[in-house]
Amino acid sequence: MGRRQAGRALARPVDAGGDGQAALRWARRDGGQVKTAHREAGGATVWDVARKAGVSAMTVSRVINGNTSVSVKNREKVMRAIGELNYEVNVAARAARIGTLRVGLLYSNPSEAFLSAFLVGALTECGQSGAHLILEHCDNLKSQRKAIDRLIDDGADGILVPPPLCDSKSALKMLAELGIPSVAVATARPSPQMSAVRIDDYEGALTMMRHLLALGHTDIGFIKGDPEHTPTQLRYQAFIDAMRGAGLDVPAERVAQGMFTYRSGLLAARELLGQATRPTAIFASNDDMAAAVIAVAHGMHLQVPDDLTVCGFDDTPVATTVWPELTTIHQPITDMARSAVALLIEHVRAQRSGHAYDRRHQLMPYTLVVRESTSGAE
Amino acid sequence: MGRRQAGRALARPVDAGGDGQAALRWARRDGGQVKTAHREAGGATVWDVARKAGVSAMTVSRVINGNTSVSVKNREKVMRAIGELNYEVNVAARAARIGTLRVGLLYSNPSEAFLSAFLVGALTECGQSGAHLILEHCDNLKSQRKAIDRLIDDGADGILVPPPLCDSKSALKMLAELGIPSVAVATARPSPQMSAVRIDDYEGALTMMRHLLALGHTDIGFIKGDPEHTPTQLRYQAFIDAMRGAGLDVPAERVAQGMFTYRSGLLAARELLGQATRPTAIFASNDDMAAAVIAVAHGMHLQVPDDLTVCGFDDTPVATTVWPELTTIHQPITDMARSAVALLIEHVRAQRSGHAYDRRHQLMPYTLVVRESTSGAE
DNA sequence: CTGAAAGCGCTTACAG
DNA sequence: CTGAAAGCGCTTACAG
Repeated sequence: MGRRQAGRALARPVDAGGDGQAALRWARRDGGQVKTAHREAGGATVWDVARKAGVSAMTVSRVINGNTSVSVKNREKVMRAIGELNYEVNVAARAARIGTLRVGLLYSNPSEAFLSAFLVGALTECGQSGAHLILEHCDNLKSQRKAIDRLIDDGADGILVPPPLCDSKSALKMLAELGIPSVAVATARPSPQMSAVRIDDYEGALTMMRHLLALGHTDIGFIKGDPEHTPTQLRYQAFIDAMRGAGLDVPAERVAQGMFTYRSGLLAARELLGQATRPTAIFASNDDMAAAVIAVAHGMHLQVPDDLTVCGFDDTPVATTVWPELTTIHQPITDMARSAVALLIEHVRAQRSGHAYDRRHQLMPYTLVVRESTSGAE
Repeated sequence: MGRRQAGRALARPVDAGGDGQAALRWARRDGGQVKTAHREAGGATVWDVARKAGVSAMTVSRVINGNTSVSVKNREKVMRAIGELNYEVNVAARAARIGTLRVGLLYSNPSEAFLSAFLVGALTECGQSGAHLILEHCDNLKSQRKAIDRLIDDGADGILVPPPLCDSKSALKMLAELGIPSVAVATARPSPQMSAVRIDDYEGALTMMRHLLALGHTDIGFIKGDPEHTPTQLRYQAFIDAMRGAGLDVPAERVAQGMFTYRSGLLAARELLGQATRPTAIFASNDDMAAAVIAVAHGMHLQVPDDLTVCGFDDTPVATTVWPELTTIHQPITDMARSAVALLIEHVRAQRSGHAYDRRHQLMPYTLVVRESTSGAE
């Protein structure tokens, strides 16, 4: 859906469809005088819509903004006119009137891959709402406070909190005390105080387990993640529940503690594969650790997946960098960021117009991505 | 420098300094009536500045926009008033008048690390100019055309071209034919047809060579990059020139061809280290390949840097992920993106006001980052 | 070189 | 439920 608004590149060909309207508008406003500088700005305005619908610009504005006090009849007339004229609200003009909406992003140390996927999504959504995205980095507890202050000082109307900050008690507490609208992204246990967008880590891990069980594996090892991160426990619980559900035992030596890092995955893999009998599959709770499992397996001259099935979680770039590529659970980070921005804007708008706003906890769909690192137990 | 404009979070404390001005303004405009909704918007306007400077708002506008036809005396008065009132232009209002500036980013497959650093920089600069960043991805030749069309259809006024697209003849040709302002980022051989922001790859590689030579290395191996990428030749040439400059020979077996990927680095390293006599240092033309060199060295039970010095180029996240961490040349991607956006906006503004615009090729400073992977030749 | 006026496209009180 | 008017803060012709 292309935007048709003022201020486009001058080199653009004239939009013949909209041009008639634009000329009409100028004629009406300027008594026939045509301003060349704006001849190409073919977008319809609220006035055009109002004229076509036979109502006032105010009513059009009310419809656009979802204001309820418009008669059904008029609302329909306006909607029809909007469709016919291909009207799109000019976000710049709106911003000039009500102030630019600023979405703050408070980030600490997510992976570069997470950050870029997140930024792409957040940016897309901000662009459509005419909101600005402002960034602030912090790396330790002390700088959290400063970063939040800077964000607010720079005019942030709401704040996005991606991992690992979304699991930081201190950061969440500060935001709650300030009372600024915030949305946590990809936390497994969202605080009731703020909105959140996440996948169901438990169901995701369960889906992966069903895949492994369906392949015929009965002796499966598991590498846990950093206990400080909220998805850790849920992914582990799903592993345990799936095994029990299949009537399978989970001996203690089949579970190793990791920290979500490659290095910790190395140690955990050596532990799991150093046993007298080896599992036929290892489920690492994230991709970095799964990649480490493959490295250790290769070091022991085990073929993946022939001698050992390996799978991860998250579907980060490392999943397709290593060989063989990892079977994993895809988290739709870009979509999650978009949703988070949408939720945040909703909240800010509600707050501005004095309405109460109920925090929302939104679940996004994950996907099982089957690649080369898993195969049937022989 | 905090922004003080309308539309900030309502929960913010009132800016006492600016508030007096704001009240004054409202009083003047509304005959004493104070609009609560905007009481907190403490920013000074062109009118405030004009009043303080004893000129018209037009003159203030002229000064802000760098218009030359303002007397030196008035310009100074205005500048002083701007300083005293802490005036900052309201980008939303400007956008409402002249149209929102849209900066398009056409990207194909940069690394996630590059993309996130780039986005952070581009976003920062766009935010300060009130410009919007719009993204479009393409992965093959055919989709390039489509992606560019979509960008233009979405109202992009100019286009940012990061690697590897900045080295794609077809993409550059399309952009040139369309005549849309564009800026290439991190290409080593910028086209005279468009502006570019880059580091000096030749000088950067030379700096790394001086570091190796200063450490006492005389037998140095080199891994070349993908011949399709423009920095490849320059980095290699610097290696050759530095060796010759130091009076050292470069036997053919000391140079291996890589493709900038980890996997190609693996092969190249095996080649270089499989010789009867080994070099004491290996300079890989990027970090991914340098990381592979370390892996191969470890596989051969060589200690890095004790038995082999290794260094890379670019300072991407892998440089600090591997162990030992890599000595490398840091490319300031975030700053480069900021500069690129600034250049693009300059170009678009010039074009809009009908001025000619000379393409600019901007050089950014690189940095030699010495970490653990290099040490003196024994 | 300088300014008064009109306008960008939208929304906010206000009055009906 | 609806509209006329004023205004967001800035810039663009136009006239001097």
